[in-house]
Amino acid sequence: MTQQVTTFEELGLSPKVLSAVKDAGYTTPTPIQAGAIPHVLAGKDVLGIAQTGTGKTASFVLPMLVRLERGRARARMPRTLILEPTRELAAQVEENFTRYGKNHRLNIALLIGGVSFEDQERKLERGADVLIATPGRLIDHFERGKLLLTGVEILVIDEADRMLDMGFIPDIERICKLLPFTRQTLFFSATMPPEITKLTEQFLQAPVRIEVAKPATTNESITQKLVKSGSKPWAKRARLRELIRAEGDELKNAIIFCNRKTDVSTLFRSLVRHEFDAGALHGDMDQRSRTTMLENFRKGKLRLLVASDVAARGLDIPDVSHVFNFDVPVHSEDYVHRIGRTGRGGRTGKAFTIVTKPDMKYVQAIEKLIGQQLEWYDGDLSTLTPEDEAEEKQTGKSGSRRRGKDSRQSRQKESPSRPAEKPATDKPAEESAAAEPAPARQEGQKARQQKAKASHEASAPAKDRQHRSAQDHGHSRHRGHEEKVVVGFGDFIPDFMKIPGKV
DNA sequence: AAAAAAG
Repeated sequence: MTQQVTTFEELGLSPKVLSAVKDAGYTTPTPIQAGAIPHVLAGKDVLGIAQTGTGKTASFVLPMLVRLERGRARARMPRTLILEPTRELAAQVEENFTRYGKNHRLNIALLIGGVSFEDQERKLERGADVLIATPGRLIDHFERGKLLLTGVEILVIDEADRMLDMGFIPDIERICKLLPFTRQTLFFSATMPPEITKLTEQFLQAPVRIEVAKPATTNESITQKLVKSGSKPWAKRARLRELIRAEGDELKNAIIFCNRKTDVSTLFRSLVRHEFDAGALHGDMDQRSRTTMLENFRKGKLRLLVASDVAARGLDIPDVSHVFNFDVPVHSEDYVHRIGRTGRGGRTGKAFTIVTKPDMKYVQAIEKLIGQQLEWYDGDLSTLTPEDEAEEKQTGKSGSRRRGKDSRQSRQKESPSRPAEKPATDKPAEESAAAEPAPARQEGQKARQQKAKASHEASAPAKDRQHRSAQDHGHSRHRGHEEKVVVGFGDFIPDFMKIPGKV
């Protein structure tokens, strides 16, 4: 029988931690916290089966802080290691350590990709009490010899099933083998597929298993609707705008999920062009944009966030009133994760899924998974009019402006405009989306050209930029002026490197 | 068929 724990004080946490928890406004531990914290404090390995939104992060952060109160870190030898599948999740865990560790003097290092190595190296050099990392960057630092893992006292593997989905398991195995055998391991996963079970047998020693109920897969607090649409992208976008407008003030903020990164970009630009307060989030955006987007959305400075499945799981975005599936998720579990972004913490939420004819097989899979029939918002697909499937209507608005394939878009990291820089009506959204340059990543001549172009644009005064945008608007929007900024050859350009059709 | 993560 389990004793009902009602306060954090009963869990054996230290005064420093308790005071920080109190300041954060929490009084009652969640089931996973009540279950895990005493065992973590006792030094036991823990297998936590819990989803995000259950208070999982604090269930390891709080007791780890207590464990860290004794002893101190040595250079390049972190005392604890937390592995996360995505950069945003890693950053989120860091925030938790900062918030609850405010009465401690801890060195926290966050090792994630997409940002410079130098800061991270400095923090490692100083000696990290807490090291939070995504696997790729951690291994990178290790291979550069900036890191010794032989002093790790506690290892946390978070979102293990997602790591599996993302192909991180070999990395995890490799990292685990670098750690001392005597460490304590805390392992969290929302589900337990056979591969994960195998991992736990490999890396956990006599773990305490704590399983908490899923936060009701698709609970009653979420109103779910299917929305019929023509299959053309413009038709789906029009349908989405219609829905957003129809929800009016009831829609406080929303995440709009697309299946592909390119569709995130396209939809984001379309919404901005239609003067919606929108941002974008996907894995090919540069890290700075990802961070600011998420932050602005959390703070309520941004009403709509168009996102890939990077935002479907784990991210702590409280109080989202609506979720829109612009695309039906192909994996039905993703549906559950996506709509789980709303209706949290006892609030109500709405989830709309835009459905076209070819999507029906996925809808059926979703209905099977969640064990319920989803209702249609305004009639099923048989009630679509022929007009819905027609070619794009000429509305006379800028919405139908022809846009050629922009190769830059798919090859280079992009930085969508921030809400503060919401374009004026005379300035198309694309230009401002491209105005903030990202570092060129490709090798070779093309990359140097782009990089030179980017730094040129970055240093150009705003009005010059606007002027050029207006100029470029018509025929030669792409690389009209690039032949002047070739780097490394002076004025000489070898013939074979010249862009066909250019002088 | 796609996203994420090391470039």
